[in-house]
Amino acid sequence: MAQKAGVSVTTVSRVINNSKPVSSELRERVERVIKETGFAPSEVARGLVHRKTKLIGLMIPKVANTFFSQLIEGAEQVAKANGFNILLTVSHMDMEKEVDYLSIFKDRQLDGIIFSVSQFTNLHRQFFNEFEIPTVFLGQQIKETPYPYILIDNFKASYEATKYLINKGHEKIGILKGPDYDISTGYERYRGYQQALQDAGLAVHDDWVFSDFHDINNGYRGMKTIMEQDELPTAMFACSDVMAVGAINYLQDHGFRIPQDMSIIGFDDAELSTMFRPKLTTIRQDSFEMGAEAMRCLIEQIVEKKTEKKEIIFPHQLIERESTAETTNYLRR
Amino acid sequence: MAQKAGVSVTTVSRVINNSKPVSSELRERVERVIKETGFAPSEVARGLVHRKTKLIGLMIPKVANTFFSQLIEGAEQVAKANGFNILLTVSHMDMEKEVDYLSIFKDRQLDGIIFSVSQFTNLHRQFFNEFEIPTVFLGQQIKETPYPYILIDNFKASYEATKYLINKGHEKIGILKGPDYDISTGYERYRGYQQALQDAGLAVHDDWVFSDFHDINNGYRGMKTIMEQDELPTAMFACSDVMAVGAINYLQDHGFRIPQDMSIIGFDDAELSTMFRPKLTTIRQDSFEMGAEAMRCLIEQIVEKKTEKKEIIFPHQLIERESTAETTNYLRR
DNA sequence: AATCTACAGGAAAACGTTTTCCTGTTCTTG
DNA sequence: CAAGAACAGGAAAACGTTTTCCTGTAGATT
Repeated sequence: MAQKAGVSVTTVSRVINNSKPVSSELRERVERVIKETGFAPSEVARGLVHRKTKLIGLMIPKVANTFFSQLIEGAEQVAKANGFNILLTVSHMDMEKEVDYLSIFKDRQLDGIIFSVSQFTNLHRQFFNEFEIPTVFLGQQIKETPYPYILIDNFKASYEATKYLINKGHEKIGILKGPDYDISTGYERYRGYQQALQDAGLAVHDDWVFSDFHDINNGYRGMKTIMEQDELPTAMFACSDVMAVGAINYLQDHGFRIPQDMSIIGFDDAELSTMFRPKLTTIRQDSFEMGAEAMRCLIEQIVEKKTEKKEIIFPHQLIERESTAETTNYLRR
Repeated sequence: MAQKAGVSVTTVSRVINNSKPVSSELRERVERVIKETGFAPSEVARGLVHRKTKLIGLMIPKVANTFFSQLIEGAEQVAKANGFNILLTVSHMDMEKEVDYLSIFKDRQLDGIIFSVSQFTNLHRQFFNEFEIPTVFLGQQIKETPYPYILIDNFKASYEATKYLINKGHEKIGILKGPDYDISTGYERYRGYQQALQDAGLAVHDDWVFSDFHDINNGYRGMKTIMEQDELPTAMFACSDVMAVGAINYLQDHGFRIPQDMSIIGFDDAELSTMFRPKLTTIRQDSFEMGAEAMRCLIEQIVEKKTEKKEIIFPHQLIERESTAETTNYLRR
């Protein structure tokens, strides 16, 4: 390249980066050769000298899930706009894989990490203790690192969801939640539910609590388990829309009408919430924007070269649609 | 690192890569220091000397879409198993963005590309003419490059879907299709539909043909447009499940029953096909496995260092569920 | 005992850039 | 007119590895 233009590599670098004035004659020679050969500098060589890769590691538990797939799109858009690209990894809730990927991120010298941790284990702790890399945590309140995290107030949102059902006259309210170690969609959402019941003077009925990964089949199974009890709830708080949909499927398959026979409120406002019938009453969180904001926050850390602990609490919103109604207290409840 | 162990960098490299025998004494010294410091060689420096990045560029039009999000998971899994990582980009069907990303892929010296092209333009052509990089095309029959492509037989699948409706007694069959320039989900699927009608001696009724991007709102809109005609179809072939769901939503919102008043067959077998009610009759394609296979095929190209033109035609499968029925010819049809 | 062979390990080149430092020319300025 | 300033451009170092090539020592072979 430099040879073809009859100049030094230095000069080539200068015209490409505009880092120092170059006479118009040489500049033109170089530019012509660039046009002709389609030359473009190697990003990896650049990366080596700058110790920057312009790559962001994005680690999430699953992509085939509206929440995460929209989040990815948000993150990608902001990354692209700032000259970054995304290295995507899927952890499938597997802690070992997570730590494994973390060290891949390190070896590849990624400029930053957006990380939806499933559970912050000692290995995670160790990694972040030994190694400094701009990070934003997603969906969980990770307090033990100097890095920001971004999430909605799951406790409050769940409190509101439950309260909403209570206000509709329901006193027997079950919950379909994530696994306990999943702080956000398991523990925190359960806490909100529990608190709302307690504040209303209602008891938590353990038979109406079902925990498992958020997927449609578990929603179905969970609802089945609960409907096989002697005493039945009149409303359910499903901690994700997929759970809600699975539950509704079970109920409809067994002759129950929603919301007349059972009120169900979901969580996420996934695309399917509106296309599903009945349309889901749900708690909306803007996953696209959360991905975008996480990326902004990360890039800020990277360019400013300093990280400050920030809690970014995103707003949520209860959206009333068709899957919930006033209690009618019928059946054998 | 080398200093701390009192050896040369050469030796460090040798123990890490086992590339040449090292005396047990030095080996131990080096290994100890590695343990202590958590040293790991820089992948970017390695990339520079090997001219390999172990990175695969994956470009798709959208991630918040079951087909693609599952495909990503399949691809990621195979990549991971072979020591590759994925650089993910989202093109949003924007040709300029696509070409832009292609040159980013080139500059970053990615080892290969998995590419779901929206439309193969001259700029695409130019890129692949000027630059050699192992590639696998997804979802479209790109014949003009030496690289493999992987897809289902959209013509045949659509023929079968339409034939299925015809066999149910339907003679008035509409279609909700992708845009024309989208060869697979627009053009090819339309061709299959048309051919099936023709072979059955039925005419294509232009008023029952609706084209637009595959999303739920367009399904709704498309169905609306068609239902506002004087003469109405008794069955619809929706070229994607999201279109089908949108269409059904429209119909149900206006008092039609599925499948009694209108049969609808979808395409994709997205997760929502079974959780939606009525459960969607649809054409199934295994997107996870297509992603996985695309990645296998790409990695093969990369390690064997030769590419041969291959057509990988994935099987599809008509799955009969609840959204289709024998024609009943009622209403004013 | 002298040469040859094996072999461990280091020095240096290479990968493709950016950046620092230096050189030589031209232009100012007193 | 000489000395300094301004400036364009190149040489070389640096980034962190791998790999090639060389060296020195110890053991084997005549």
